[in-house]
Amino acid sequence: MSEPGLACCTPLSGTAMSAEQAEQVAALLKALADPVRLRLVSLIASSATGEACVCDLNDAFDLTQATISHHLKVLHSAGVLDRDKRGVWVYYAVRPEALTAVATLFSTAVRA
Amino acid sequence: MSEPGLACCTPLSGTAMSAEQAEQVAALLKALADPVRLRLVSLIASSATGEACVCDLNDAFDLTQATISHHLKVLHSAGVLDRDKRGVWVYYAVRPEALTAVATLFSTAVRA
DNA sequence: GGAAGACATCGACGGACGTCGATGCATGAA
DNA sequence: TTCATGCATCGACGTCCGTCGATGTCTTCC
Repeated sequence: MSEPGLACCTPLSGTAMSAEQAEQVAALLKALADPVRLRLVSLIASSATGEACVCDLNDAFDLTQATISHHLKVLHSAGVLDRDKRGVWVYYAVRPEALTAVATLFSTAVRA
Repeated sequence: MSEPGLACCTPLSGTAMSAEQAEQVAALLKALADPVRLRLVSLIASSATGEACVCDLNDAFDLTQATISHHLKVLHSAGVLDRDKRGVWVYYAVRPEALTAVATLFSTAVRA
């Protein structure tokens, strides 16, 4: 695309991220890159028991129950939240592995 | 929205994320939640000098120069990349603060 | 000054995303 | 059994996003 015949700078070295790895991480980040979903994760993580039922989460937002359910599904599909149905209510809990994966990725990326 | 008159579970306690804070973090994460942009950041961060010029970044993707320029603009606007024009070429470098902010956020969120 | 190259910007297109109302599916109570 | 409740699913709508070709701007060299 740009072939002027001379190298304008040092070539990119080191072990960069592969395309497949980038797709995976992007999928996880995309699930978290939403204000509502971030608050959902924050609410669940900051709860005393470490989990929360949908009925309480609904009251925390000015959104339809269908919308909250959709966001929870996205977070669950991405592996961020765990799902546990007890009787009539459904409880969601945070998967620490997903969050620590993001944390370690960006902490090591600074000085690779 | 759901007021059955009885508490189905423990109320959400602790200091959760505010709506404004969630918007800010979501904007940063949205800039990173893209495979191409993730690889761009990874390429720049893993380079020997810690920076990379656009001409080399273009060759790493099967995308138009306009598309790469767009992604770099998004990352720059989000505060992820620094821009430095030297002569004809433009060099981008990673802002460590942005990445460490994400890392600390998700490392502390696990056990809040 | 004119030409060539590096990068940004513009306008447009197709697909993905967030949100909603309506409906379906369980579960527990009357 | 029947009904009410909690939650998921469906279909639809408007908007945002990634990508492209074309064009503009700036720098350097002849």
